[in-house]
Amino acid sequence: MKELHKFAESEEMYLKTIAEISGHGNLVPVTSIAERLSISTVSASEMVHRLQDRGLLEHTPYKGVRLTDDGLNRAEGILRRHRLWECFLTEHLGLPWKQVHDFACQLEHVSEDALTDALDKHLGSPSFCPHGNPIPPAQGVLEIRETTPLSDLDVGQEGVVLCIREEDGEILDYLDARAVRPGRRVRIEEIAPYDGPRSVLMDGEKQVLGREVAEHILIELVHDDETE
Amino acid sequence: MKELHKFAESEEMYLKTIAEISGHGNLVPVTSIAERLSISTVSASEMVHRLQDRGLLEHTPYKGVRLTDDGLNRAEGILRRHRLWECFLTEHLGLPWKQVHDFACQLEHVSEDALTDALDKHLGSPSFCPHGNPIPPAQGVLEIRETTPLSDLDVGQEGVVLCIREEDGEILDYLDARAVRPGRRVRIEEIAPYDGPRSVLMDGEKQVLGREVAEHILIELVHDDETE
DNA sequence: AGTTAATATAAGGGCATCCTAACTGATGGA
DNA sequence: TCCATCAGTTAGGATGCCCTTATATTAACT
Repeated sequence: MKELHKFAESEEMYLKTIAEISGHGNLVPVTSIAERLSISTVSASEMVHRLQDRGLLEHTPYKGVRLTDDGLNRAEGILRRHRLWECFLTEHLGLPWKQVHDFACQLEHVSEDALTDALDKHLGSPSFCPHGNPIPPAQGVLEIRETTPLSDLDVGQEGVVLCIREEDGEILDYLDARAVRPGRRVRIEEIAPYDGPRSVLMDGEKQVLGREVAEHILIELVHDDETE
Repeated sequence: MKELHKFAESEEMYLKTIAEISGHGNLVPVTSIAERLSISTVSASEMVHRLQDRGLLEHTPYKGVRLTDDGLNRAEGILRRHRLWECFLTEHLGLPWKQVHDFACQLEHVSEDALTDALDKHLGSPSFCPHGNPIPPAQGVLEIRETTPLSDLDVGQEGVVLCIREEDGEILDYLDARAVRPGRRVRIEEIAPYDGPRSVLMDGEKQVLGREVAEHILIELVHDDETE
């Protein structure tokens, strides 16, 4: 009931997007920001300047963009809220993955600290969202896990699904329906020619996953001691 | 993660505000909308025209504004979401009234039907928000209760608190601290001169409430058969 | 080294929402 | 009945975020 304005919304989308694209500290080309947000490069460029003026990122022309500490903080705050809401929507409201992600995308811009913290407590301070992504702590740094895209595994290699990269609601819907979840054990059975679809064994169940999809499934490699 | 735009936010604030000011079907002067939203009358006037063009309300110059059926529907949807979130924030997150109200004011703009309905189910389809205001059903009409502001009661009259008018976070904070809640029984003990502060007995406990505050406490009169 | 492709900037707009200042028209009480 | 006051409109701007088109600059490959 207070201010009608919404400074933050757009800004937050940029910060979040940049944080998501840049794995950790990588330079993010302005073009890829524009692409992910479905806006023109001109607009993205403009906004990058604005964000730079506000000290949230640094832009190296022709190279890309990197979040400052401030910007990274903000971005992690957004990811934290997003993922906490995802936990809530999944566990308590029982919504399907796609809706969970879409709704969380809106809720993430709304939550002040007091709300976020109360939600966190209510959920029992979870460490991971339903898609397996780590939830940044209220303060402190997000620790980094070593992950490999499923698409990088060779025939015979095995691993455990750690998380799904969740930039895109469509893919979540698809994987939700196929019961691809964090914690499941996968083994590549076959890769079709031309880097094509993977036949995988997931907890004993056979599945076929296209390469594009496989890129979004992040794996912790399991050393297959007998074979190696 | 989809569209960056926010058509609805501002529009929704107007609709909600109009619905709140107009008890039921009363004409709402444009000035009072402007006042409540802390914007200039020019801006409010402008927006009223826009909303009229979209068929959400009708403006009678020099008289005021009335929501159309469409507009009322939209407004009730917003109130529904607001009050459902209030239930959640109170019962599950245990937040104090003021925060509950403020956060709900933001969350109300974010909830699509699927989310609202899931939330409703999760909460057990409550009929009233924590402040005692009725929650409009998903479809159908909100039934009207007969209420009297506490400020209208005379010395000796008794009633039960039905709800708190919740336009303003400050008042909620104040009443929260004084344990003024729906369901409590009140009796006016004394009214200070010049329509001043009321001394009331609330479930046996003595309280003093200013007239302004008393106007926001809505009462169901109890016929005191012995005295009357 | 030179051309091409990627990237950045400039120029000119659009839309929604807000503002102030100045003006006009309606209402209602003395 | 008339005038003060309240309500509404017009004009002229501002901001944030988006657009297209055109041009400049840099990077990268042959």
